[in-house]
Formats: sequence, structure tokens, C-alpha cells
Amino acid sequence: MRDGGGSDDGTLGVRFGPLTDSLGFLLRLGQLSAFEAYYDEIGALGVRPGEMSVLFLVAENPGVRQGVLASSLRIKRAHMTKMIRAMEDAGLVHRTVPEDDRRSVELWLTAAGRARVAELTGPVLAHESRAQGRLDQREAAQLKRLLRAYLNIPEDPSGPGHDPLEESGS
Amino acid sequence: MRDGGGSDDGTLGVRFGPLTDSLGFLLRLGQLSAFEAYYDEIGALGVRPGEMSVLFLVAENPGVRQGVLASSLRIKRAHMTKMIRAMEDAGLVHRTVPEDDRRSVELWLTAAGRARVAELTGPVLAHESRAQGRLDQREAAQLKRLLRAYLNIPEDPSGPGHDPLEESGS
DNA sequence: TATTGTTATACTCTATAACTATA
DNA sequence: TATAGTTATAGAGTATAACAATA
Repeated sequence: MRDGGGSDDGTLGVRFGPLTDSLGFLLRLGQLSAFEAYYDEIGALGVRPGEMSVLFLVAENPGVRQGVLASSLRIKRAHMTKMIRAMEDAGLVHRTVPEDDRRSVELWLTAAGRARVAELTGPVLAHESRAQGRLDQREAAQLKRLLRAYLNIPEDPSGPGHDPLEESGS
Repeated sequence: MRDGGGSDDGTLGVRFGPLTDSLGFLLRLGQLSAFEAYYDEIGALGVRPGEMSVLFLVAENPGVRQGVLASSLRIKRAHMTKMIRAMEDAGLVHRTVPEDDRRSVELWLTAAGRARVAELTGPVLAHESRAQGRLDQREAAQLKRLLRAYLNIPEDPSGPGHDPLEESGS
């Protein structure tokens, strides 16, 4: 069996006690579970979750400033510098310095970066439509809706898969 | 302003595109947000989230085997060895080797460990009852319920704060 | 003075494999 | 042979502070 098993059988009879009702604890385990599914299903694409989110965010917000990207993704600016440099070295992103504030850096996808995003979009959306574990469509939609509310992230009506069931729950 | 700001204003006008509907992405940001609240509110207690969960889990499951603890918390066994050693050095945990399988290790809280848990329980429960950001009581309860379903964690009727509203949702 | 991004450093966590002692 | 835990090592992510350029 793989190390750290129990990805599917879960709790092994352990009682979680007060942690059962801890939002932080549940979010932590949920994130680990989701990332494990990510690696199992699309890890072979060779793009890690952090890089994936940077690619999609720059694609969606051409010219976004590096610091805005960092704080949106809650990645420290020092770390963002390294990530962007690696992606620049890989030819996926390029950087420009705007005339009106020459301290800052604006980020754009290169043609290769756009091609990579186009290439990734299908598998990623397919993965997202599967990656709901034991939850049915409606539960998954509601979970996402609650997480967006918790995070103050808009529902993005221009986004994908606008399942009408999502609106009906209370 | 602190580095990585935007903890409360959130998105800074960035459009998240397909990430808006990515469970893994939302869980990742949710976990970071919850941990930030944890450090802001009870970080001064000097116990990190991982240590906290080990303490509470051993308290709730005296004699739990180290490997079971590791897979329950999705912590690698190699890392769990170090965590347990540090907690042993701190006098919070002690280890026994059961006669029926002398490869394994059972974990118990020391008197000091139990005292620490008793000391932490109040602040932690108080934090959990606050740590819901913009969600009201009912939304938070439902979010936790969906996360438990996603993770296949039982509702633990012997647990704390059994809010009757939690049962009413669709 | 404050802000943006960079560099450097240290630490935590993760991933992996080899090792022991038991089974 | 397989399993539980340990050790060692490398890498990714994070936290922090000091710095240069610009505002």
C-alpha cells in the first residue's frame, strides 16, 4: 500500500472529537484530499497546482501586476518572484514595466503560455467535473458556493458550468 | 501593510475565471484563510495547527497507533516520527510498544499533555465559534457538514456544539 | 517615507528511499 | 515477504528581513 494510505477509507476508526467541528481542520484535510486527486488525475500534465493557478489567473487578467497576483493567491511576494522567473525561463510568461509606475511589473502570457493554457483547460475542467469525491453535483455546487462566500470571491457569471441546481438550495 | 495583505478585501478586482469553480483551488484558499485566522487569534498559545490536531487526536484516542494517527491526519509517517519526538521531548506525549505487535507504537498523553489539552480546549472552541468569516452560523454548519461528507468523516454525535440548525438543511 | 519587487536565509513540510526490527 | 517505525536527503513552500529603485 502507498504511504499515507487511507485516502478512501478515511478515518480508520479514529474519533476526531472537537476537530470534527473545526473549520480549519476540515479545510486542511479537504485541501489535501483535493490535491491528492489532482495529482492522481492530472499530475501527469507536469503542472503543479500553484503554477496552474498563476497560468489561469494571468490568462484571465492580462497585464495583472505581480503583487496583485501574489496577494490574490495568498502567495508571498518573495515566492512569487521565483515562480514567475521559472515560468519566464520556461517561456510561458513575459513581464513589462508600465511607464506610470516603474516599480511595478505587469504579467502577460506568451504565445506558448496561451497555448499551454488552451492545452490544460480541457483536462482541468474534466478533472473539476469529476473531483467531488462522495458529493453529488448539487452538494459539490453548494460546497463551492459556501467556500466562495467564505472567501468573498464572486460567483463569476461569465465562468463555466453554471448549473441551475446551484441556485435552488437554501 | 503586512506582506500578503488582502486577507479581508479579498480579490482586488482580479477575475478568477475557471478557478472560480475549482474545488481544489477554493479549498486551498479556504485553508490559508482559516490558518491565518488561527494564527491571528490563538497563535500566541504557541501551538501550531499540526501539533494541535495531534494533541486533540491522541487525547480523544488514547493508545492510538502512530501510523494510524499519521494516515488519519494525512501526515507522512516520516514526518510524524519527528513531530511525536518533539512532543515527547516536550513531555506532552509518551510512547509504549504493545506486546502483541512489537513493531508498532502506541501514543498516550502524559499528565502534562492532558493539562495542555485542557488549557487549549477553551480558546480553541472559542476560536472555532468565531472563525467563520462572513458566513452565518447556519452557513458555517452546512459548510462543515459538506466538508465532512467530502472527507467521509462521521458527524460525531458525541462531539461539541451540536447546533440544532445543523440538522435542518436540505 | 512608503511601496514594488528582489535577494538571501532559515525553517517547515513533503517526498522518497533505504534501513531495523518485528511479523 | 510484508509491515511499523526510523533515518537521511532533497525539494517545495513559507516567513522574515534587508535592499534598490521608484513613488
